[in-house]
Amino acid sequence: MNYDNVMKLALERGFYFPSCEIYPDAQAGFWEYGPVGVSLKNKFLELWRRELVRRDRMLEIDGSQIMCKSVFEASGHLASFADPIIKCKNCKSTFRADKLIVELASIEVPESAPIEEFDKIIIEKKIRCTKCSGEFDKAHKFNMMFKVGIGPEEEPAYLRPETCQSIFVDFPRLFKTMRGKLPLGIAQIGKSFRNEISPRQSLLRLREFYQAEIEVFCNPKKLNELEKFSEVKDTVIRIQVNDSQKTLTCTEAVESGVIPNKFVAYYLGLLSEFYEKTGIDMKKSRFRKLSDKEKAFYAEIAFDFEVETTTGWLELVACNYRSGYDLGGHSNKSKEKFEVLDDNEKVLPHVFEISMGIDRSLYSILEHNLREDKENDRIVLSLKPYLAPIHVGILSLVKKDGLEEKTDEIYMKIKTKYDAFLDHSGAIGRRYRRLDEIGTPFAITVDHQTLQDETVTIRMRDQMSQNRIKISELDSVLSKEIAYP
RNA sequence: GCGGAGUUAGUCCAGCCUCGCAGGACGUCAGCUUCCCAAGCUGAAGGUCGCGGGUUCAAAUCCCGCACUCCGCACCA
Repeated sequence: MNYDNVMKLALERGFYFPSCEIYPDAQAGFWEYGPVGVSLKNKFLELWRRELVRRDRMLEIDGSQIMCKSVFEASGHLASFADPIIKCKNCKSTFRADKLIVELASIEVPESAPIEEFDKIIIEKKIRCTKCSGEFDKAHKFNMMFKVGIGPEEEPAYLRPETCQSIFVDFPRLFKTMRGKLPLGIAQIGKSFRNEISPRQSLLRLREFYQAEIEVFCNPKKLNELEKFSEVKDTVIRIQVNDSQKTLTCTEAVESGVIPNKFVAYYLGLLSEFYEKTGIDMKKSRFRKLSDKEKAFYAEIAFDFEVETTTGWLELVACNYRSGYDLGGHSNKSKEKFEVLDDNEKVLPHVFEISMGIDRSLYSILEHNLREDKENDRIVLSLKPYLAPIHVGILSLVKKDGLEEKTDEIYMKIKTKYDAFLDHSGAIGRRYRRLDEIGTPFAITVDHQTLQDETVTIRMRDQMSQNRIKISELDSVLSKEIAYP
């Protein structure tokens, strides 16, 4: 199924929809999750916690979304998270000043250079608009961070453009108070904000979005000393380097040099195991090693985890070896000590980051699991049972003869333990199909036999088959079926 | 931001050229019927026709501006 099918499902069934849509001045790039979407998101995040945070004994924090100016001076975002932009006076087309200068004058100007530098070269080299040959206006910087004014004096602060800055600035306290030992993973789920020039395609490019980030702090001398690497040594990962696609175990990837060390390989292995369990089609996924030009300004080694969708390859996770860039930057700026003891030696930890886009991941899960069952004339969302927004539908075959009351009774018993949905109205087939469409794996139906022998039918979403089970066994059957892997 | 195409009920769309009662299908809700897979019948709810202005006796329809969406370009640390 394609983007449009997912979009239709999202709007009709309450997965997600545009923010502030009743007002004409609603800005693009802001979306809301409806009830079904929130339930899916919560379950996805619980899986993330199980497979990464708890498995690797990471610490999870929840930091502020608004952070002071110093944070972004130290992180480099104020200088580097901005593009030098020039605009044609005639046709109003905008260009990246640095890219245009490289293209037309073959002069490399760093994008963080003073803004007058760009104007100077444009005048000297007589650079004109490539579309209409018009003259350019003065260059200006477009910073992708949202600025906010704090208090009556409107002291400048910023909405964080990535959640991880909280983790870096909190690192000294966390390491001391949480009895930290390298390697130490610190995780966070939260919102980040980027003033995208042209947000597009609903959840795929947002101005306000969720990230689930993990920063692993490590001793750079010990990137190949990692006992727990054995847990993933046979885990298969798909990886693309310089346009050639390879499918290797983590061990093979390290030995062949495709991945530089066991440390990075371990986390790529964990991530791969995690996504396998989300129901994303791993045959349509890859880790892609980024070239020097594609990497972010702070990254030394970078792999993107990408998934193929009907809109093209989509980056879901950025895995960056950020070296000592972040802690070094904050240490210099704040004068706080970031070195820690490892084997009685003081080290400034290096950082490996696993920065996951939650919204894009949820979209990919929906697209990869939505299918049209033509034979039975239905749309089915074949989610893993543990990710299903509604675990189980509780239905009465008909309302009369006391079946409605009996059905209510069963619903009352399980509604606090499971995400259950009670439905009495309309044809039974229609009710099954509605549940199929939002990915509900099971439907319990109360029929006339229930009143005689205390049994109900349980219907499986994917096969449309039914078994009869005792009401007394319902809880144990359901809890087994919807358990996380 | 540029170019093109769009915006009408929850969803998809007709109506626009040539101003003249706000429509259809699906979905939703209620009732009847059937009683295990979107059947049928009856009824109902749901719209500032993207927003603002103009022209006109009269604007979803013509004109202007803006916003948003999609496609392409550019952008995406």
